[in-house]
Amino acid sequence: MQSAMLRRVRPFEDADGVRRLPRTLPSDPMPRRLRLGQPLFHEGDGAHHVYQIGTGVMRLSRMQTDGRRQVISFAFPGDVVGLPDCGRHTTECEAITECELLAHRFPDHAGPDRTSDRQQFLLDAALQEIRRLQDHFLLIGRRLALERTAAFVTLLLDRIAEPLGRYQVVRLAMNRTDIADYLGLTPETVSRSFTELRGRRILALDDANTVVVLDPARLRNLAAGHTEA
Amino acid sequence: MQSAMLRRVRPFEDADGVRRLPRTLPSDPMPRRLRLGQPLFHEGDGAHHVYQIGTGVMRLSRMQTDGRRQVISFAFPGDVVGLPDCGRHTTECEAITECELLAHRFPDHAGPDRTSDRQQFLLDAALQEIRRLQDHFLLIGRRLALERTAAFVTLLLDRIAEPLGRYQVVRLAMNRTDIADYLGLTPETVSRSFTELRGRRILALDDANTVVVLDPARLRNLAAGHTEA
DNA sequence: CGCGTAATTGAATCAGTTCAATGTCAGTGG
DNA sequence: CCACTGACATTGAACTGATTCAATTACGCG
Repeated sequence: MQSAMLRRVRPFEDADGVRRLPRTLPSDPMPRRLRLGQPLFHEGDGAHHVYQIGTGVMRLSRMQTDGRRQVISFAFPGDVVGLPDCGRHTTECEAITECELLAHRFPDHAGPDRTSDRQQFLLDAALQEIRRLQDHFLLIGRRLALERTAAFVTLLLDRIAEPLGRYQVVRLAMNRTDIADYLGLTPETVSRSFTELRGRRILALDDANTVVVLDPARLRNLAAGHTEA
Repeated sequence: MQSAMLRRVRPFEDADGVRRLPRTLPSDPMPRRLRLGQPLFHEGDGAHHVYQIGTGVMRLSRMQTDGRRQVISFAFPGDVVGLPDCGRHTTECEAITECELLAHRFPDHAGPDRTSDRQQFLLDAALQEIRRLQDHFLLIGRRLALERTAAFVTLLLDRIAEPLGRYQVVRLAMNRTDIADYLGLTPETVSRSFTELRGRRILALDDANTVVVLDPARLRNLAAGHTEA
């Protein structure tokens, strides 16, 4: 089971070009399957496991008291979700596609929790998460909607793109509202941004959830904040 | 030296009310002093230490290719800064007041890096950082400028407020531009927000950097996104 | 085929930015 | 002691871009 899942986990590069190989968390993993829309945990839940994603996409979010929602991150194969703070989960976590996970007890009180490898793995996962969150700030800190959207597509391009003829294709597992809550925009504005990117022949939308990247260079340019002529 | 520094580190409560006592990183700490404006490390630097703040305030930020800056966080006494990703620092880090730090080698290749306590401390610091970053998202994800500013002051109120008569006072170590880059606003808008909060008698500005919180309840209300009558 | 959900498009409004001017304060030197 | 300077904060007015709300279109599913 575990090896079957991990076959689908591909190595990936981060923005800095550092190549990272997916590793497995040393200890007794329990496979787990989630259906579309199924929550894995809620904010404030006592945390007993961390999870590594084998296949599928998950959404981490926080609700505000006034009902607004902030999507903190989307998690893809290889990612670790469920890292707690003070023993509690700090976000909502829900499968937005079918998902296969490996659950690992955390903290692992039985025996020496605390094999060096296990701790090292968790620390690395946490440090990588910190970096991803920092990257996310650059997306939503005072940029034009078009730039944010371009940066979002670029992010997915680097993480989950699939080849299609001479182009790369990104399948959006999330809807416009999810993207909006991730980028700090409204769904309408996200939609307009996609329309604009399509109009500029930077990308094509096969259907609303299938993005064909026609011009990755101009996409990255926009994402970096360089307004084009 | 170490004990002298740590005397000034007060326990604090997070938003969830969990009380956390500052602990020290087990291993050979090196005291370090920074003057106002002095950088501790830059984005991309090879990371050889993590630092725990004894006194002072530091600013962590990332520069964009187009010159814009995002302030990722402000770090206060007790906080750990310098957690790397893949051996490199992921942000700029600069002292915005005089600072006293303890520097700890990281990773500590000599001997068992890797004492359980040491690893546990670092993991806890990373998990806490993740939570703080998540909190920060709620500040800048689609809120009115007034709400963001109120939330920012509330944050400082909970972390570094000092009593003054019947009120609590927050000394802003950062200038309006720093706050703006933290909140995803312009300095002008931050200034207008402070003016508005003053006009509503929610806070008073002794000078531009000294905030007297007159009405913490209404401040928190605003911060939570509840527009008042 | 028709229903329900999600996405797109349009028009008016509103909030934040931009740019420019003014104000404030600390430090410096006459 | 006071005028000058430079950095920072505040205020004002015009503008720009995102939101809001409403209407329309597209699509998956029974």
